[in-house]
Amino acid sequence: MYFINNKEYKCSVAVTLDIFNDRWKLAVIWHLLDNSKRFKDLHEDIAEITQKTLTVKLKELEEKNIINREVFPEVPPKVVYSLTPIGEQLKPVLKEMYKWGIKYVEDYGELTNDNLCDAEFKISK
Amino acid sequence: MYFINNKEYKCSVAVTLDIFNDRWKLAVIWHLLDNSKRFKDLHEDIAEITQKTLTVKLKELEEKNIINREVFPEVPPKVVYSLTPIGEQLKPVLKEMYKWGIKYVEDYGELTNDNLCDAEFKISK
DNA sequence: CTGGATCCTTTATGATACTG
DNA sequence: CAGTATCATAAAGGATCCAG
Repeated sequence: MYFINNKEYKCSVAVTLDIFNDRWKLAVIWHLLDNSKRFKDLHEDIAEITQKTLTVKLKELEEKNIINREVFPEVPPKVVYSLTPIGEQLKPVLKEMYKWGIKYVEDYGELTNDNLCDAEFKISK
Repeated sequence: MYFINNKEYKCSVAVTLDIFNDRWKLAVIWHLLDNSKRFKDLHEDIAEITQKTLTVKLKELEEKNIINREVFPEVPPKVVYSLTPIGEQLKPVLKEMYKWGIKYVEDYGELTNDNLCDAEFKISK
């Protein structure tokens, strides 16, 4: 039995699922795997998300100690997001998701070009 | 570039994230990892979900070829859900989520008893 | 026991405009 | 550039009742 902020979990997998039970958080992590990024860059990477939702998700991830937020006092402002150590450790999870996605597409989808994301770089090491 | 039902994905990880972007599907998979189960048993395993939502999620997973639904013509009815081959292959994903959850709790949570879920059994092999 | 049907609430996300 | 604020919508989920 686990407790996090007075919330109870029967199993550690429930902890993970509870944190990443929305549409975007893991996608954000994915795009931070290879590099720290500015807000703008993340927004370009994940074009389908709105600015507001991205802001919300980044804040949630920061509160859960999964990403760092670093502010540079410049004009115009510069804010850089990066993975914390525990955030870095999500790489195996995303690596397996990446591999599973390929298998799923092989069986039930269609491949038109090559993988366009630089996944090899992201999940290496 | 991938296509699944006329939907376009830049990366295979996006396929996986798009399928499992809700609160319950991966939890259902988790509870099917060790065994086929009846509707009732799944509902007991995941007590927080309502009957309706469980029904919806099972249907979605079946449509995506991730679980099988087998109906036994008995009275009262008996329906058994199990993982398809591609569903089985989600085990590494959940295994990594399980491991990450433990690390996260070690850093930011509290362990009161032992793991109560039979995770060892689920993710072995 | 399984799960459809209906109605309702909550939460997530989006669109748009605005600011230091 | 990196947000905030506001308003609006859609989607997910819940409660309840009912039926084969």
